[in-house]
Amino acid sequence: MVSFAGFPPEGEGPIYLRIVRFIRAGVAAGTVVDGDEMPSRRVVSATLGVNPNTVQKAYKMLEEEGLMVSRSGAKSFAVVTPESVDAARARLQAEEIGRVVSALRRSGMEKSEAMALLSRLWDQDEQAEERGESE
Amino acid sequence: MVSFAGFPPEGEGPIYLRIVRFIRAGVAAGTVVDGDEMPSRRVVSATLGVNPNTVQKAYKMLEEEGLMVSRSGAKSFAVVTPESVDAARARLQAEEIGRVVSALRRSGMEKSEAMALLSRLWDQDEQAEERGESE
DNA sequence: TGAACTGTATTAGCCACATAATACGGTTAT
DNA sequence: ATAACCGTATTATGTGGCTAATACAGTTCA
Repeated sequence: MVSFAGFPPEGEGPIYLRIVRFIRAGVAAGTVVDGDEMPSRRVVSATLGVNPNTVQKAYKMLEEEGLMVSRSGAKSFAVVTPESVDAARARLQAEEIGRVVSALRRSGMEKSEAMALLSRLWDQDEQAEERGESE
Repeated sequence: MVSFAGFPPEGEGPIYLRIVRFIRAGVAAGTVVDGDEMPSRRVVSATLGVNPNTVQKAYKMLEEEGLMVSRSGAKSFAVVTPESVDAARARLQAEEIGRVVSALRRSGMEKSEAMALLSRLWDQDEQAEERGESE
C-alpha cells in the first residue's frame, strides 16, 4: 500500500500538485512499486485534511500520466515502469526546454550564463508562488 | 515618437505584458531610440481599445526596468542606453526561460533535475550545431 | 489664469483557478 | 441482497489577477 506518511505538512503550490509531486517522487525513488495499492481518495483526504475532490484531481492527473489506474467503484493501483514513465516525462519537458536552449545559444548566451539564469529564475518563480506576487 | 503600429492584435498572455514585451522588443531591436517620446496612456489605450490603467500598468513596469521615464503630468520618454538595451534583451530571454521554469515546476520537477536537464540539452544542442544539424 | 493635455491613485467587476460540499453510481465481501 | 466501501460528477465558495470606471493631481502653453 502506497503511504502518505512522509507527506510534507506544508509546501509550495496547490495541494493537488503537491500530491502529484509526492507520488511522482515515490515512483522515481522506487518507494512505490508496480501494482501497489493506492489509498482511497477519502482516506488520503482524511489524512491530509482536505476534500476528497482535491485528491481526485491529483489522482486523475497521475492516471493521465500513466502512473496509476482507477476503476469506478474499485481500488486504485500504481503503475510503475520507471524507464518509460520518466523518459516520457523528460522527453516532453526536453522538447519545451530545448526550444529555449537553441534560442538562447543563438542569441549568444554562454552556457554558464544560462545555468545561472535558470537558477535565479527558479528561485524567483518559487518565491513568487509563495507570496502570490509577481514582483 | 514610439509607434504601436505593428502591435499584434492578438497574442498570448495579459495585455499589459504584451505591451511590455512589445516595447522591450523595440528597444532590443533598436527601433526605439533614446529620448523617443512615448505615446500617452490614453492615446495607447484608445489605439489598442483597452483601459488607460492597463497601459499604465505596462508603463510602470517598463519604468521599473529602466526602459522609460515618467513625470507626473508631463510626457513620457524612452530610455535607450547600453544598459537598458541589455536589460531589455535579458528580460526577453528571462521571460522565455521563465515560462519553461514555471512549466517544469508545475510538473513537479526539482530544481536540480531542471539544472541537469538544461546542462544536458545545452551540450546536445552544441554538438548538433557542430555537425551542422541546427534546426 | 485656464484649458487641454499629462501621469497616478482608488475602487469595483469579472473571470480563472483551487478547493469544498454534496450527490450519484459501481464494486466487493459478507 | 446489503452494507461498506470505492471512484466520479456536479455545483458552490473563496481568492487572486486582469481590466475597467472614475476621480484626483501635475505640467504645459496661450
